[in-house]
Amino acid sequence: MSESSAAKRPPTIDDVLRLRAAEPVASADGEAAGDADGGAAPTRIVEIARLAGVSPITVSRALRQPEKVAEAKRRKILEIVERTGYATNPHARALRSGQSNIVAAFVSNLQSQQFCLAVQGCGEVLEPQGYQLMIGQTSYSYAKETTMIQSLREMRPAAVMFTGVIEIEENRRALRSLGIPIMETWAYPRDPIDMLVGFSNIDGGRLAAEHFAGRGYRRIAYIGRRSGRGALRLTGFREGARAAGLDIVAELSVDRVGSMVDGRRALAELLSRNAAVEAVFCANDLLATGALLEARRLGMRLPDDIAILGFGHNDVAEELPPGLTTIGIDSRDLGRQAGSMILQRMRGDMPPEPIRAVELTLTHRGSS
Amino acid sequence: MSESSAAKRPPTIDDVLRLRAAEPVASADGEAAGDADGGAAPTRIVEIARLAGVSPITVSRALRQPEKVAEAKRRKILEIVERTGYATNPHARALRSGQSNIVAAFVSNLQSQQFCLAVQGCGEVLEPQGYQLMIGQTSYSYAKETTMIQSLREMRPAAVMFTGVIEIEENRRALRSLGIPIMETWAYPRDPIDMLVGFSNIDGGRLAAEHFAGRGYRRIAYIGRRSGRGALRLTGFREGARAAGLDIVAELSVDRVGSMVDGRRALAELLSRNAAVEAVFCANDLLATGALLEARRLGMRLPDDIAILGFGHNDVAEELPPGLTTIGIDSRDLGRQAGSMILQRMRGDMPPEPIRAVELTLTHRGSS
DNA sequence: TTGTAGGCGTTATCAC
DNA sequence: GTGATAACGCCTACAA
Repeated sequence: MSESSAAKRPPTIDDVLRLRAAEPVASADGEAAGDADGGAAPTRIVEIARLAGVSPITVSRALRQPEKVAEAKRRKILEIVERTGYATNPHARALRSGQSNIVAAFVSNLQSQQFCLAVQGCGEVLEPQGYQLMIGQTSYSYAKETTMIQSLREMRPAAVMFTGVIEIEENRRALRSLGIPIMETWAYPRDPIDMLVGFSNIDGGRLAAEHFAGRGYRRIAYIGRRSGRGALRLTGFREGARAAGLDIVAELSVDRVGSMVDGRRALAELLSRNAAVEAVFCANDLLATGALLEARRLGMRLPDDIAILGFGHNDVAEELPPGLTTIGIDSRDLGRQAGSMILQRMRGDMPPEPIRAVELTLTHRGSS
Repeated sequence: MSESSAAKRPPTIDDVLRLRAAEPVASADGEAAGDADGGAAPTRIVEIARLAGVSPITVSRALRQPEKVAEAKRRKILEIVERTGYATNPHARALRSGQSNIVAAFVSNLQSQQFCLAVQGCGEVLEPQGYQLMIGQTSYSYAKETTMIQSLREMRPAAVMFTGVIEIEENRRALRSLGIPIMETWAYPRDPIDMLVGFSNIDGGRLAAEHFAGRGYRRIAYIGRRSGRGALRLTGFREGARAAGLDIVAELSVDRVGSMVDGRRALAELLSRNAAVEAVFCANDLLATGALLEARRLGMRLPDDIAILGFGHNDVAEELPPGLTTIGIDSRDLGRQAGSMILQRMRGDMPPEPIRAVELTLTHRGSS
């Protein structure tokens, strides 16, 4: 039910005046920076060279390899660059040197808090070094993934990072043939294309089962996808359950895991099939949150009537009473690690280990 | 073996390691690596020209201005391009033509669902036309914003889009001096730098007050910031209240609006100051969600004991019982509109109107 | 430590 | 409709 109201009129003079009163334009200082000398910023390195009385190549070196230029000259050149606001043309640079300063980052889903955090962490490491992140979305679609990987050939980035791993052999080959550092994350396969910072989804599932065992639940269940990461978490969950002698009374496969509604429905269906379930492991926090809300709507008390455990460290999970217990990683840290490995690789250093694991932790709250 | 002909330099240690890391998978497959036609994709337009028996410029035209090339030749050229997987070098192209295919998009906060949706919408329009979105985050910080805007001088994108408006005069000047299309969004100031797709936050506030009036609430309150967009929403809220004869019994200013906890605390404080409040307008959905949870934690029934109204169309708001009433826009559509206006501008057309308004709607749910 | 020469791949310009 | 020529701005290679 959406009653839309009258807000579509063009702005009136009144709006304008009110706005001016309500939101005065902020200004930094009285000082104007940038084009301090009043002219447009120089666009070519020769202009700087002329001003400094040196050759263009010396300016280039002062900017890229300052240690190779004599102290005095370097200082003078950098001062002029600073004062005039000169900025290197990245296209000319990339064309001549074959080195782009763009790093492509692909997330499966831009709406995912954790993926965005990882990308942010990666950017935090790369941007201060002069690299720019170009972000794309694969939408969990193999077709889209393939398209984007093909567009990489055109884009010619310095490196590529994914929040996820590339499974299709053709795409793996295409990426490898780019001859640039490739970073995969968020899982722990034995054979990354190039580099990997990940965690074991199987371990995550096992951790879930162990947690249930430790809290004394016996009749446990799983809600999630049976493909991709969900399948791995389920595998680990089964292993952990078997090892601890727990009984998985239901494995509910859902097609969509993109909203809480999916979790609501799934829990309702699970309970209709098997009312005696004591604890449910949901393959992601969105599902878990939906399940939690559904349980409360049904008047169940958590964790006594039913325990719910999620996966992903989503921060909404913290807020919903009684708080969702969830397994996950520090995504921003994962991104930072990925960024620094990419950086090392781009600089030609050898990263100590092309595969790195990040730690899975369980955050215990009221839902279990 | 090494068909990375892109790099004409001798292989570095790095290359060797990369190849070594890559090998196991390729050999596991048993199949020879390489492209479908057995060779590496051509990297220069002359190679295509040679294959087609034409000059490079004709290939260039076939790709950029197909209508200027004779039917038969064009077909042949495009077929070869397709078959070989040739991809234009964007750096050479940008260098010579002065036209980049990169559009920079800055969001105030990558964690914001709505901002991400807008950027996605924008990308949906631009990407099919061969443009690439480069996403940056300003983190609601003027300093960061200034830094990023300066880096634009270096990046030389074809256009820039912001989820927000630029207030600092110095930054406005810097952007204007780039001489490229600039898109601001999410507000409705009197003088955008270049183009704008936005909505009136003042109208949003007014709509909130009108909604409360229509539902019969008399003693109403506001929770939010007193700066930026919050200030505008408050202004409208006051106007609407005055016009409807409602009594704003409290205006609670909060510093941080980044998490539900802020909303929880704010509502608790509000109630401790004035227990007779009937309805609260929260300046964003995160605050509103926190307030809603706090009200329920205190055992209050919504909307009878207290009504809560948010702003932003955040989809978590839909799920929490009894459902949060919220005012907002269609962010993806805003992004699409912004994208198509940017596109027109980049193509040299003048968009019919440089300022466009999107409609605010109120989605009515159980919380009011 | 600094400079000279030349080319990266494309497209603007002009000529045919 | 097509092609020859040159230039976009920078940096690699080599020379001094």
